[in-house]
Amino acid sequence: MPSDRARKIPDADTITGPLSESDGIDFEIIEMLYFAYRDFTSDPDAILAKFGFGRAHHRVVHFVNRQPGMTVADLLDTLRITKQSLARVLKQLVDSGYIHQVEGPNDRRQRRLYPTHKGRELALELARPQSRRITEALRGIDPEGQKLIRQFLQGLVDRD
Amino acid sequence: MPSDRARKIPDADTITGPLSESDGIDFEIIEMLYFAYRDFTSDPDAILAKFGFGRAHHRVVHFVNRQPGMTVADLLDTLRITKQSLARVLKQLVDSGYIHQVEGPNDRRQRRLYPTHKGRELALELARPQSRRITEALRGIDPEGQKLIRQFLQGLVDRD
DNA sequence: CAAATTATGTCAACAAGGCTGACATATTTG
DNA sequence: CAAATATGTCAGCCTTGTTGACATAATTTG
Repeated sequence: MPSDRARKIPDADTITGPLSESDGIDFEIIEMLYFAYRDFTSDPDAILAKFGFGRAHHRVVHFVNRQPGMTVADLLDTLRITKQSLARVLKQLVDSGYIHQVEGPNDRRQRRLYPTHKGRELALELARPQSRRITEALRGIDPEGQKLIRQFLQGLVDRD
Repeated sequence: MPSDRARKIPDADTITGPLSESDGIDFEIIEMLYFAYRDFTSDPDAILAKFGFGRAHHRVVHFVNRQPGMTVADLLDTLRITKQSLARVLKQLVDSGYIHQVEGPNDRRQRRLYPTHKGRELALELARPQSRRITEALRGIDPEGQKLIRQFLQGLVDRD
């Protein structure tokens, strides 16, 4: 049975006016970032599902491909997740042959991470639809404008 | 004990070259979107934690404030999550007095959702740091450039 | 009006992927 | 040698997503 919490009529504490730009906040961009990111990740999500992987695997595969030889510590810094969260997905990727681990050349405690061919291909397959989407979104925007977009995105990132 | 899966030396299936723009894919923007979104959500996440809420609550509070009187079905369409996922967080928000439910004026099956004063203030508190971050990132970008940025973000969204 | 549809709620169960804290091992460093 | 470092691992918890089934009240339709 439907909840009995619904009032017949708004009471004094019920606000009916929409929150809008007039409150001095750029809700439009806030929402666009939400929708953009939601859809931007939807294509890879669909591909990953076929492999039995999730978004967390995507991130690992992506960064290992971008910087082969990175250590586990590097990856933890980049992703800002805990060792335990990383270990779970990393182990699956290693076990299923997407990522190789190699002893550090100078420091044998390290596990340098490298993609295998399979891992490289997966990274590319995941990046392709995202790249297509970006190309579409940049259509008709000249290099100057693209520079501004990069500047804006970079500006959203915390600077350490 | 460290995994015994690490090889001493890269084998034939170990790829050592980085995946880069030369592969015809704009990895730079792909990564910037990831980092931007990660940090963009970090401020509200910290605030929500103080209330015992999570990112899912944020979304509900946000959209109900943006469009007071929306129905549960509207919200499901907007968030693209299941009824069950929504029900959990919505119930918590109603129970703790951030959102009111009002019977639909024409259709009494509906539960129209409205923020309370508390709910409005929470939405504003969460939006403020995000707005600040956007303003920072837009610093020095003229209205023309800002239009391009909106156009780009909109272009990333699926069109139905 | 009876039947079908709609809007919503709810229950049980499951999975991914975050988290914490503690502890183990091998290796390097001071 | 002792301390610090890089990594792995165990147990357990939380949030937030999922599915599928079913219940109720209200509205719409034939």
